[in-house]
Amino acid sequence: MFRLDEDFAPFYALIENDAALSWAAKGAGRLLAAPTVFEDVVKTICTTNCAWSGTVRMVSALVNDLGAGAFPEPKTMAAAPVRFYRDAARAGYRGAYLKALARDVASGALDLELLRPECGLLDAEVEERLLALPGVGPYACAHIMMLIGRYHRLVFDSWTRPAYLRVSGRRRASDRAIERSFRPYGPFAGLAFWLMLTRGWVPAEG
DNA sequence: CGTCCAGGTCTAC
DNA sequence: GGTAGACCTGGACGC
Repeated sequence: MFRLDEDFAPFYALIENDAALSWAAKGAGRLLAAPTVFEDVVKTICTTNCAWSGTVRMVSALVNDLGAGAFPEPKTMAAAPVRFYRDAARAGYRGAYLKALARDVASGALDLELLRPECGLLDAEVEERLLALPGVGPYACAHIMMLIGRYHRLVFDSWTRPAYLRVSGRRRASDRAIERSFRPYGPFAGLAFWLMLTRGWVPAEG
């Protein structure tokens, strides 16, 4: 779940002399992902257009009511009635997205695990496939790709935008402008962006 | 009680 | 390709 098999040396080499990111070269950058891409996609859809309390409510219902304490299998989510998504998870319009996604994964029509970097697909192709999923837009796509170890895209949402203004000291900054400023980080642009925003989460060295 | 919006996305121009 | 409106839900906020 921390992708410990992944070699971060290329990223650390890129930032070792970077004024804003060299601190991270001592071992930062691993994101906690779910065991399956399916789970990451479901959870990410549950973060869209709602407060964090809503995300907790939806995912808790999936785990407690359908998975008996663990994240449910696609076939279990597919078999859950519409009223579960409406009345228990209170997922609103996301309910139909989640049930259809689970159905397609359970049937084998959709293989999300194939999107992992070790399976060889190009970032652009993975991005295209993720954006094709109902409920997955630019934010969710970038977020899911980060979690599976594809760090090119920057995650823009109502938390990262103001967080960037605070860190950068700018008054305004369009998404395009921010993307441009992170272009030097190439395939690690999204990870560099995330680390700059979350630097305060890492305890300062004594 | 009505409005706004939170770790957005989809559709229709 | 860029942008209003609608969309489930519920907590915060103003009145």
